[in-house]
Amino acid sequence: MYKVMKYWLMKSEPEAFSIDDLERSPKKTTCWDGVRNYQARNFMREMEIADQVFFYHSSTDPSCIVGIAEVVRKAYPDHTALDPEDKHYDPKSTNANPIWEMIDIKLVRKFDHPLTIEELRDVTGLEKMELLRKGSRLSVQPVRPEEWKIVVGLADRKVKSKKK
DNA sequence: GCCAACGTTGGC
DNA sequence: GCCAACGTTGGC
Repeated sequence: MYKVMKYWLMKSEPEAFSIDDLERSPKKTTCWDGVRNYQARNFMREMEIADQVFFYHSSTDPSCIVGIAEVVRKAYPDHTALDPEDKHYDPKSTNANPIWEMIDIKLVRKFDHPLTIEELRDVTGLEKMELLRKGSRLSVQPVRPEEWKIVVGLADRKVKSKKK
């Protein structure tokens, strides 16, 4: 059965886990643990193998989309929610009902020139992008195909940040 | 460091 | 079920 390729964006604070950390990981692959937001989890449940993901560095200066990864494993229980020693432990989560899930992603490529949130705000066609919505805090979010195309185009043309 | 914009919790 | 209080995210 034909499946439509889906596009996503996932945020990470580079101090916690950066795209360079992903590049250094075995097989350039990591599990995306620690998501504790239902909306974000539900988006991860929708992910299929080979879906494409923007890797975004948040809470840094400047915050930017730094590259592309792809989904290599569908949603499965996040074991860190079950471990009382873990920072992301959630007592509501049990083996019978894990509640929280994660996916695996693999690095596709790093952008030569990361796209800052500042320059993305000025781009025609990205006005409705979830990342740019005021007050948006979703750490896992869908990206429209047309938005994906625009952003990748910008990265490929190596457009640098304009001075205001 | 500030604070807007959330999501969650818990008393009622 | 309402909503105030609280905690968190993340741009600035």
